[in-house]
Amino acid sequence: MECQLNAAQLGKVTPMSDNPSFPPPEHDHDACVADASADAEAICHARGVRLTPQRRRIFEIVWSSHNPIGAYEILDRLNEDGGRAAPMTVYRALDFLMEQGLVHRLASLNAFLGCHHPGEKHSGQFLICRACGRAAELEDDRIARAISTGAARSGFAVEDQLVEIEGLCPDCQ
Amino acid sequence: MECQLNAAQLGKVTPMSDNPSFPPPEHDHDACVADASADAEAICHARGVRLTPQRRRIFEIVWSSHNPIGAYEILDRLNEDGGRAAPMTVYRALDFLMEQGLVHRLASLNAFLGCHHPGEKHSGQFLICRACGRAAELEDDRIARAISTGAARSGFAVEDQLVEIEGLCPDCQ
DNA sequence: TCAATTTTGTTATATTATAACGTAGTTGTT
DNA sequence: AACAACTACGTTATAATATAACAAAATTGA
Repeated sequence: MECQLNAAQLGKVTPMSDNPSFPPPEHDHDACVADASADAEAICHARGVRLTPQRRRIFEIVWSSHNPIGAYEILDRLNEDGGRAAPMTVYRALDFLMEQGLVHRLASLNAFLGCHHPGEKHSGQFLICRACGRAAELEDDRIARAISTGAARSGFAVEDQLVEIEGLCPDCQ
Repeated sequence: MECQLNAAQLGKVTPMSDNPSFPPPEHDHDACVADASADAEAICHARGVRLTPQRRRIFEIVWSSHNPIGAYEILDRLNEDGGRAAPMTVYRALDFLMEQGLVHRLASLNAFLGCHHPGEKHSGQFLICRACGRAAELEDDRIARAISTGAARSGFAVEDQLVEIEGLCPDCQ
């Protein structure tokens, strides 16, 4: 289970390295998505918000693609078996999932990515490989602090940090 | 000259603070844009690339708005006096200006901003005020280094950093 | 059960960006 | 000057991303 969520609150132990990594191509994809989905379920239940079947479905579509995925590609997958959902459906679900911190949006790609540390507070820093298109979520306090400090030096009150780093992942170098 | 470009290569001395700041509302706007335009001219000439009248015009429109400005708003300004330019015209000019490092694109806003340190190498970190909409360009090596270091820790080879910080500028707090 | 709230469906449209192809201007060479 | 090569621009069409507005259905709470 290479890519599962932090599942501390579910009583599971995740042996995932502290060092965030790109999902290896050969991991058990279905189990990985199922885990993420179960975690999301638990988080939403704990918060008293509703992870409806549709929202859950869209969450799973996002997670099924370990790469960032566009809204209209989500829509296509959603409609693969004859559905007729409209873009609004996807964007609404994504809004919910982002509010709950279950999914991130990558502004530089206009694409969405399942969050690997839901529940925790984090500003989200992303490594995006321009060769294979995969993205990894970083959670580096040193970066976040450098930004806070740098902004404070200009008298700026930070509310949100967007950090997207483009380059080559280890496998593509 | 509160907001002029770094103009070292033009033999001028810029007394701008090391601490980047938001353009004060009461500065001499026209002179500021004229300075930026002259700097751009000189930079392009030195590089042997062509800052055509149209590109220059669009550069000046971007600079005239000290706020990030959208492509279609640029287009409207361009056509204010009866012109019939198409979106392509704007996007092409912006592509050129970005290649030359004279203009930046803010991915979180789909908007463009005149660069305050053209000619120099910089990755561009932006402070974006959610209240007044102004943006300031930061050039903080500590942030850039924290990102490079953090990414390297994951074996990632950084090629480009995108840092956009949302919050409140000093005047809006 | 009823009213209030939330979620979803549906249609239309806004916003941002690029493709493709032809024309015109510029540059460099003979 | 004449020509070819290249660069920039004009023009039309369309792709890609995202939201507005309002009606219907489901869920929740009293």
